[in-house]
Amino acid sequence: MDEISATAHTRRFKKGERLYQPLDESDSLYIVHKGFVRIYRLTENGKEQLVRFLGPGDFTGEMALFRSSLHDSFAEATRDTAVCVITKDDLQPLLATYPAISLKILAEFSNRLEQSERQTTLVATEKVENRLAMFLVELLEEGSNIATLPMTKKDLASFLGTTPETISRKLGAMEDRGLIRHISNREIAIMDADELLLG
Amino acid sequence: MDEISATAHTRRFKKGERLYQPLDESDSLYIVHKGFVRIYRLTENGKEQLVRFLGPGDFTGEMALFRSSLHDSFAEATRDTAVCVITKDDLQPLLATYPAISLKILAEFSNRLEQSERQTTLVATEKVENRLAMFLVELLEEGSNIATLPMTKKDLASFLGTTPETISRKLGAMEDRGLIRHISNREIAIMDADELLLG
DNA sequence: CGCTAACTTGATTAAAATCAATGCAGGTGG
DNA sequence: CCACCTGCATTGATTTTAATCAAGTTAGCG
Repeated sequence: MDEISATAHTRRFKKGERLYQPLDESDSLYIVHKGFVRIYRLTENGKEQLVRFLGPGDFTGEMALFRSSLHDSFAEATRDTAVCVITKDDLQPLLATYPAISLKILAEFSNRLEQSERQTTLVATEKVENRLAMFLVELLEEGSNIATLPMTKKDLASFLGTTPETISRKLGAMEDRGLIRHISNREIAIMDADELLLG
Repeated sequence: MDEISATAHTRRFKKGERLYQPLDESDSLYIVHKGFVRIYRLTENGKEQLVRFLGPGDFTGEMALFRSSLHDSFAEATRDTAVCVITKDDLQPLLATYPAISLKILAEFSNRLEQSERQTTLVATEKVENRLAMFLVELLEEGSNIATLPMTKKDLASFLGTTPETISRKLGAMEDRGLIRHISNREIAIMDADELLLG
């Protein structure tokens, strides 16, 4: 594992800076160390869709490692962020030498894939209010009833496949029903998680 | 590679039979040899969502291999189908011995993940008519303008995150505009792919 | 040939997008 | 430190889109 640290190096990005963007060659794995990164695409008609949101420990760029290609999404730091970068050429030999690393990455892929398929299912079958409710409840930390949004509501809307207006209204409706309460822009108290999930 | 064949064995499923279902222990990789398999989930309110559709060469069950768990979806043969089955216990040693296999699987995962994220983006940002149009055009084989549906329209609706009624109507509208033509239940001639994709 | 599931068509309702305007907050530079 | 500016957020009115409900109709399979 020391060999990994040896071949990786740390890069820092200021808020708003991009790790990569479409058409950049994709040849490195990025592991977020500190800060947050949003991964998004533009659809043909110019709409932006948030695909993933990375916090410390999450990684991106892994597609690159197994089939040389170009990026088709943007990766943007949402605040000052530090990431570990490992290039494909440095990593491949390690994978061949230490199968355990491959297994680790496979497990992570497996998680991501499951996550992604779940997300598709949600967007395809649940109405906005339910998706939003689930998202909020998943944000809760053990023993707290305050959900802290990791991103702007605009991005949240994009992530959930809806619009900021609709998010605003749905949150309003939930608050009217006493299910949640706004603490601040990014903080929402969940008063009744069970009822929230039932719709 | 001979070792793989040695540890795998073939199982046959009749149309409608299940390879696995939720709560079954997930400990095998299934590679479709002949036939088709649909993978779907039930949402809380009993609605069914088609997650993937496998043809010859596709595989499922891989989640199982890296983190022991239970299935959370149904895998059902849509016609008489033959699959190769390899258990986790048989595969893991092979992975450790031959890193090339891991790399192969990683590459496949990578494809699937990309596919899945693209699917999420589509469902989240495009309206039904566009999703449907894209799906049809992707079905086209080189040099032909006939799209052959690999599944029922009911399943197609589920896959695209809509209802059979809406599929029916959208196809009707496309036909009225002269963009497509129904050949048979499962075959659709694409008269003007470009126009179709523009909406 | 008949049965069941898939498909289609129509009428209605519900959900959410869009358009439009304004309010608000956080960061910047004077 | 304050005022401004920009992008985010809210609110309302309207329109669009697709789901739902309700009957039929067709097609494939036993």
